[in-house]
Amino acid sequence: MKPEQQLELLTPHPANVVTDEQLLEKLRQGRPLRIKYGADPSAPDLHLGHSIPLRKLKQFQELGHQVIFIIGDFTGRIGDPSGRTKTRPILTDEDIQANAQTYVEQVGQILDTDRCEIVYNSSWFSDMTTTELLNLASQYSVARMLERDDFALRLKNEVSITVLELLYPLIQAYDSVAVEADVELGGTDQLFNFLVGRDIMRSYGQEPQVVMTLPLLVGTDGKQKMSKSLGNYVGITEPPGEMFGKLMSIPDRLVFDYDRLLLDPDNKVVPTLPPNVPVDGIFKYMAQNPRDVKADLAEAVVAMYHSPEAATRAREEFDRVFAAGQQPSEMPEIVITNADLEDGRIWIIDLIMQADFGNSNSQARSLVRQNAVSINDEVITDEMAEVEVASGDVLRVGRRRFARIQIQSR
RNA sequence: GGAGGGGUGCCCGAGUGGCCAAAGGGAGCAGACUGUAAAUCUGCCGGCGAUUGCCUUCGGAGGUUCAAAUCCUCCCCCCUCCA
Repeated sequence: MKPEQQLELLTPHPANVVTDEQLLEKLRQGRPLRIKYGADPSAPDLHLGHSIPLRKLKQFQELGHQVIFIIGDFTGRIGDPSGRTKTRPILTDEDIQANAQTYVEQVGQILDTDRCEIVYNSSWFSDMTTTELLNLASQYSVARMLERDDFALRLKNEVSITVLELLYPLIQAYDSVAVEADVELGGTDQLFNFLVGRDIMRSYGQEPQVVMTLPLLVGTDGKQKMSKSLGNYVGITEPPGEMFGKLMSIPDRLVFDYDRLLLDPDNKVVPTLPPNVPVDGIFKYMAQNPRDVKADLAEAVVAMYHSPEAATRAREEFDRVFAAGQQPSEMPEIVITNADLEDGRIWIIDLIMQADFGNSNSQARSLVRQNAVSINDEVITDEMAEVEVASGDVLRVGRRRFARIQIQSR
C-alpha cells in the first residue's frame, strides 16, 4: 500500500502523532517499520482500554510492519518503592514469566502474536554497566524531567518522588534505543515518556521514533480512566454475560467514546453525525432510546471478543434477567451439606456467607436488613431467620448476585 | 548535617487525656425511583454477638495513668527550608 494511503488509514481521528510528516517519511522508506509497545509485567489482565493501542498495532501489523512487545521485566524486578499508597511487592522471575505469558495470550485475542517480536528489557539492562547507566542518566536534565505532569503535581502536593522514578522515563526511553524503534505507541498518558525516548535516541545517534498516542478509555464509572486497580474495567477475556452487563452499566454519554474507540468502522452503532449536533442531542438525533443504543454497543463489543452468537445470547439473557425480572439461566451453585442444616434449616446469614455474597456476618446482616436478600423471590427481612432450604432453591443477594442451592448429604 | 512540619479507618481529612469504633467528605454496598444510565432521597459502611455488650484499630515498640489516637521514651517513614 502506498505510504500516503497507509498514513491516512493509520491516523484517523483518535491518534495524536508526533509528527505526521515524520511518519510519512518513514513509511516512504518502504521497509517494515518497527513498532514498539511496552507492557507492564505486573498486570496481566487486559481490558478494553488496552484494546485501543492493540487494535492500532494490529493495523500496523496488517500493513506489513513489525510489532515489538517489550515486557518491562527489568523494572518489575527492581520494584518501585515509591507509591506510598501500597508498597508493591517485587515481582519474582516466576511471576514475571507467568504474567508475561498470560499477557501474550490475551494480546493474541487481538493481534497475531506469532508475528510479534517479544523481548524482555532485562536482556539489555541487566548487562548494562554502571558507567553506561550513568551515561544514560547524563543525557537528560532534572528540570526537564520535572516538567512531567504527574511529577510536577506530586512535587506540589509534597508527595515523594524517588530517584528511580525519576529515572523511569530514561529506562523506558532506552528501550527505544535498544530495539531501534521507528514508532512508539501507547496511551496519551505516555506522551512525555515517549518524547523523552525521541531525545534519547538522538543522543545515541539514532533517528528519533515517531510517537503515536491514543486516547485513554474512561472506565465504567464514567469518571476515571479504565484500570484494573480502580475496578472500573471490562476485561477482554471476560465471559459474554459479564462483559455485556458491565457495558450496560456505563453512563449513557460514554456510548459515543466507546463506539468511537472500541468498534471497527464497519460495525459502529452511532452513525456519522452532521457537524452541528451537540453531544447531548445525539440520542435525540438518532431518535433512539439511549438504553437500546447502549445494548447495541454492548452486543457489538461482545461479538468482537467472543462471537456474534454469544453476543446475542448475552443480550437475551440480560433482557430476561433485568428487563423481565426473571432468573438467569445459569448461576453458580452453592453446596450446603447436611451438617450445616438443622431440621432442614439454616441461618440466613450463614447461607449468604457460604455463597460468598458477603465479606462478613455484619455485612450479610446489613444486607438482610436492607431487604436485599431473597430466596425464590421471597424477600427475607429478619436477620435472625432460620430458613428452610431445598436443592434447587435460588438465593439472591442484591440486584445481580444469584446462586442455586444444592444440598448434599455427607 | 541543622531547623521545623507531619504519619488517623479503602482514599482525603478532623480530633491533641475520658462523652472516640473515632466528625466531615469521597469511594463502595443496599433500598426507593429507573433503563444494571444520570440526578435525587434513605440506610449501611472494623469484627463478633446482639435492644445499652465484647474484641481489635489511629506509623512501630515500650512506658505513665483508674483511663491514651491524644502525655513520655526509643525507633521507622514522609515533607519543607537551610547547608
